[in-house]
Order: sequence, then C-alpha cells, then structure tokens
Amino acid sequence: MTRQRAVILEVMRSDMCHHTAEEIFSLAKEKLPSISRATVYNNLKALEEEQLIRRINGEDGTARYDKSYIPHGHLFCSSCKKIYDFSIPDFSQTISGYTDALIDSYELSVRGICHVCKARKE
Amino acid sequence: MTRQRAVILEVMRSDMCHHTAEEIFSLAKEKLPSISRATVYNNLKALEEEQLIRRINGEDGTARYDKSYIPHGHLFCSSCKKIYDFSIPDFSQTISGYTDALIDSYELSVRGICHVCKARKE
DNA sequence: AACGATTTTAGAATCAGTATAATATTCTTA
DNA sequence: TAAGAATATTATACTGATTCTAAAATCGTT
Repeated sequence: MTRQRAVILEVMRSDMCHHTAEEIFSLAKEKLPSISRATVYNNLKALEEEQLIRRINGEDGTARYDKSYIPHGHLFCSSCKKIYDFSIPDFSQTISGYTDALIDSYELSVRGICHVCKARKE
Repeated sequence: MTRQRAVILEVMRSDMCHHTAEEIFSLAKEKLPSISRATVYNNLKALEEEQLIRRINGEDGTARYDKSYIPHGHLFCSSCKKIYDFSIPDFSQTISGYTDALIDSYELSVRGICHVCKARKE
C-alpha cells in the first residue's frame, strides 16, 4: 500500500459523493501535493479491478467513482444535481428473469427529481 | 429533412445494433461519401433532443445510440459482445417506489452472459 | 545495503466529442 | 420557380478525459 493509494482511498471514503477522476486528483493533491494525475488514474483502475470501488458513468459520459463495489442504483437529480444511492432488493435476480442471462453486475442510472426537491416544489 | 439526416436514420434503422457515433459515421459514409463527422454528431444530438433516438453509455463509456427513445434495459454479453434489449414492465413505477423521486428516465446496463452463450457453455 | 519488482511522475499522445466559420442546402413565400 | 432568409453541412481547429511512455523513486525481500 503506497502513500498515494492510501490518500486516494481516504479521499473517496471521506464523503458521500461520486467524484470524477479530476475531482479525486484535486482532493488528493491537497493532502499530497506531489501526486500525479496518472497515479490517480492508475489507482482508480487498479482499485476497480480489485473490486474495492466501482466506476459509473456520469450524466455527460465522464467516469465517476463509487466507494462501494456492490451494484446499486443511482438517482441523478436534475434539479439539485446531487447523486443519490438506492437499492432494489434481489434486483440481479429480477433481471435474470427478464433476460434469461447469467448476470454478473448492473448499472442503473435514473434521471429525475429527488424527494427533497420534489417536496420543495409542492 | 436533409439527405444527411435521412441517411443517418436509415443506417440506424437498418439493423438491431447499438452503434457508436464513429460506426454510424462509417456506415453513413458508404451511402453518402461526402458526409462529415461533425454532421453525424450534430444530427445524433438533435435526434436525441427530438426524442427520436436515445444515447446510451457503452461498456467503456463511449456513447452508443439506440433507435428507440423509450427506456429499456441493455444486456452486454461479455462472451459474444452483443448488446441485447430487454424490458421490465412498469419499471419506472418500481424505481419511484425505491427512491421516492419523480422519475424522468432511466438507463439500465447489465453485464453478463446472454442466453445463447449460456446454452453453448452447458 | 543491494536487488529486482513495482509504483510514481511529468509530459506527450490519443481519442471522443465540441466549436468555428465559411460554404451549401433547404424552406418559405411571392 | 427565383429570391432571400434560415438552417445545415463541411473541414478543421480545439478541448477535455484518459492512456501511454520512459525515467526516477520507492517498496519488499534477502
């Protein structure tokens, strides 16, 4: 475990956000000013291969990283722009019923108005 | 309706694939050699805004385009690399129950082994 | 401490997608 | 159906995200 990798994990675990590689680079740089962009990309890729984190697609196609490897849904609120996690019980099971496939993992991205913004608008 | 746009729609409707912009450009170029890459990107963006097609994220984050705007699931077979469509009835409804959000649309990408490859391996 | 293996680094290179501005086409409407 | 405005196309330059490269630094082991 290098210092760089520890800082990257620390940054990812310090909040509930789903940061882009560039954001993780900036946050890591605050703690370790010498860190390089390539190190961040290398580690994010390695961490995903080790199944410690998961790469998800942001709204514009840019990669974002989730501190959990376990698949779950993401709600992208088009009003406040926050990304919320949610889960649907036994969802992999449900999917295999509708596809007749062996499911490895899934990515579920939902666009809508979150419960907070919804309440504000009522 | 320009000739270019007609060709792009024709290409998209001619098979069951979910092509990348670059693939659509190549296919369109066979029918209209003067067509420009920028025209393909412009039209794909316009067609999505008009809700005639839908942009989805490919496995590596590159955009792919679906000839249908109606949300449905995609199975990415890790064995044969084909992309299959499938649908889960009332899925938007199901999602709102688990998120307490107002759902606009969703993107569901599943990685696994399709029924054909699954059968071949048994 | 020495060694090979692994990681980090800075910067160059690549790739998908967007912006620009000149040219061409399409769409009215007379 | 010709005129002129509006819109679309084109080639190319540019941007931003990500990957590659090769040298330098660090790590783990003896």
